[in-house]
Amino acid sequence: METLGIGALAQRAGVRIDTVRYYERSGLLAPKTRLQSGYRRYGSAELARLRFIRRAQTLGFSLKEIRELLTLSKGRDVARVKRAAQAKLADVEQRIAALQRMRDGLATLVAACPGHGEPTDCPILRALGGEGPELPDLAPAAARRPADH
Amino acid sequence: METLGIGALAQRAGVRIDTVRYYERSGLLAPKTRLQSGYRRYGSAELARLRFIRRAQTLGFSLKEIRELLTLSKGRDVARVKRAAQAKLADVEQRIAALQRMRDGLATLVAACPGHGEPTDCPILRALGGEGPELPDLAPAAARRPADH
DNA sequence: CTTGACCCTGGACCGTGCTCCCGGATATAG
DNA sequence: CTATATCCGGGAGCACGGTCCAGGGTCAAG
Repeated sequence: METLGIGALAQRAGVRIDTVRYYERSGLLAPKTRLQSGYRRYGSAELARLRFIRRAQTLGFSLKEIRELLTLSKGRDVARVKRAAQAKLADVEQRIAALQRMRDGLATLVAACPGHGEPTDCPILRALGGEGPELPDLAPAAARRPADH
Repeated sequence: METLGIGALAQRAGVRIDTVRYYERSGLLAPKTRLQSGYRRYGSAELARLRFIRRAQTLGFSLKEIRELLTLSKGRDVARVKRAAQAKLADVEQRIAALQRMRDGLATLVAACPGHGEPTDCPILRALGGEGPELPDLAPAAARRPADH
């Protein structure tokens, strides 16, 4: 079976060589074997694992979380893996909701700004400047406390 | 009018004093005035601004982006300000779309995982793990010993 | 055997966003 | 006036996720 050097592995996964070594230092990815010379040799399992790491990253997992995920898989505890993914899902959904509130605030501001005239007539400036009457609030409701002001 | 010291400001915004000074160093938040002694004094506008910074951060904006957002309020060109706000709006919408893709990927995975059984039956590990016929050994790097030759 | 591409380790460095500590000055309550 | 809480500037340190040398050693083709 064909094995890959670190450069070929990195290239196939779309990462830099240093990143592969960094992941190894971080306990995420070990070479299948080493040559007598010390050269790392990787197989398809390692390539798959590296791609897993990258995909998990794009799904919002930190390297630490990915390491936990990979460790869980070794423990064959599917339930825990699923719970970790569910927790991340809930987290992502919260962030989406918060961003949607921000988007609505920005959209309202943009719609209310004439795009010309005096700065005092621009609700964007007034809202960001923190002065004057509060126009559409860029803050999500979740960030407001009863004890405010 | 009541002004706040740096400690009171920080406490009301839920940040550390050092963070306030860090934001000042970063060009994000200047005190309204200073006492002759050099003590910073803040008003409600600064508190609002600090809270805005924090909220924007929780929405995934970097301090650099927040600085750009806030710099809008210093401009006098209303048209330019509006365009910048529109660009931010488009950015927020892109973030939302990216997070939604993340969510969809996670949701699909979570839904398809039985939550029990063999790791080979867990799509979170298998589908993301690559297209290999078998689940690669996901053992952490530190646990693996070359051991051969 | 030589050449050039590749790989090795170890460590420095980067940007981001804080957080802490220091020695000294200042504010404020009793 | 004193005690003590707060503040000052400057600088160090930290965690993350890399990225980039330096000063070698190794591999494969010609």
